[in-house]
Amino acid sequence: MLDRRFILENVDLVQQNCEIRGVKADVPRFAQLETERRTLQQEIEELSRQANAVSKSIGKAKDDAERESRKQEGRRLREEKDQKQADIDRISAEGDAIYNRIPNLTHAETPHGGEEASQELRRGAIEVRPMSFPILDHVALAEQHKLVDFEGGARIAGHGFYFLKNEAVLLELALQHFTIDLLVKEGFTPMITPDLARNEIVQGVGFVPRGPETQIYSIENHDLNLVATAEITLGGLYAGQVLEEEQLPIKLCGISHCYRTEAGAAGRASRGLYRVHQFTKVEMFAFTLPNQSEDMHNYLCNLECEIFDSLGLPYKVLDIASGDLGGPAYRKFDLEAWMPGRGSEGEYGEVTSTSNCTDYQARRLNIRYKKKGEKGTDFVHTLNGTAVANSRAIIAILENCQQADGSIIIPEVLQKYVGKERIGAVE
RNA sequence: GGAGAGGUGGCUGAGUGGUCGAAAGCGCCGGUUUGCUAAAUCGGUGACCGGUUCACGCUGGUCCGCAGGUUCGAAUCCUGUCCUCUCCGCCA
Repeated sequence: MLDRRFILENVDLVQQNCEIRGVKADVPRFAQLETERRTLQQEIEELSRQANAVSKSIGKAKDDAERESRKQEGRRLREEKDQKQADIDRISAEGDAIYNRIPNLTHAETPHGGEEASQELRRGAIEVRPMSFPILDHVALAEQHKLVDFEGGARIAGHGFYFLKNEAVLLELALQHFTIDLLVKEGFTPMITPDLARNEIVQGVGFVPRGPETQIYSIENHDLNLVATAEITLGGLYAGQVLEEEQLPIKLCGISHCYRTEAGAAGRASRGLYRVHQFTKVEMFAFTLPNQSEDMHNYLCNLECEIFDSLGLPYKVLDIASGDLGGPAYRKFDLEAWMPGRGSEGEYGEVTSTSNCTDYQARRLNIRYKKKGEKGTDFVHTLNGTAVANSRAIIAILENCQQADGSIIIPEVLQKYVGKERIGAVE
């Protein structure tokens, strides 16, 4: 969320920002309510002050009669205070409903508009390879090489679940291992995170844990939800804490399963492994000083590029348009990898995403840092980025690395982890 | 899962209804002293939300895990909840 005071002082700017993001929020109304709330709050504090003074005087009262009259006075003051508090609660409820919808500010270079306005920043090092043979999609390839059991997954847990088998398992482990090795070299602390998280944390990171628009599975009779990404657990790690300035930046990478209800998604675009209810992901997360976050964002994006370049997969990098950003993101880059089997003649499909959330998440999660030698604290900046989302990376690998003879050459950097060079080698 | 104990400032830890934002010690910051360091000694030392000020600052409120309740008044009493520790049970 944004700083309340900042909103009051920049009503027009915040309103405009809502508009470019396609968010309906009545900022002037919020400002009005917030101003009222502040006035009331001051009145309450004055009443509290008086009541406190009265209470203190009771201990020193010289006789019972005076004591009793002072008690009356105290009661009266606190009742009056409670009245005003009820007013505040009412005003706050309306104000907060608006406040919670107000998204983060937007980077100056972010293109304005909807999904189609997102701007291509660059391409990866590897060109799309022309294939002079009938191209199979990953579902066909997986079937041919017995890599995924979709029917089995559906029988166990329903559509959107699957068993990985054989080399797909090795490939998944290899992707994780390769990525973690790379990130550890870059100074990230590797973590394996909980797959469940409390409502409070889920909400703090910016996801909606329950209710009609949720994308999150929740556990009945528990204050717990299956995480949709390790962003939730890594971001929540320091909730409510004050970090030391010299600890920053903190770079974490976490392996977790990711569970998504994917309500309302269906069709060919979600065929096979593309849109599933569970997958495994290595996520990068960073806590930085405010003036470090932009550099960190570019760094995370470059790491994503490095990973996909290393895998030998063609991709493009998009600067995501304002209307397509989630609430917490100030700027977002997506990597879309070339998937030859997607659509009728191949399409790019999103494989990773990195966001700079500036202080928006930190304010919700109450993550601060203390400046050396200065009074007070300030909110950190948080950033997240996908290092590798296994299901989609596997699609890109299977489809891009297929050969005329139907075999699949395993990306060189993964071969030592998989223990072979090719899936379905012809003798 | 069952039984018990406990959660207080950066840390250790006192505090069982009022003058307690909270003793004391440690740590940290500053001064004095001292060849240097150390020691000694004196003073200062939490966060958050407001008001006021050009600013140093001054000032109100809130915070003793969290949320409620009782009371004129709660760190202290009551309820719920989360967490930690010990013992028992179960278990990869």
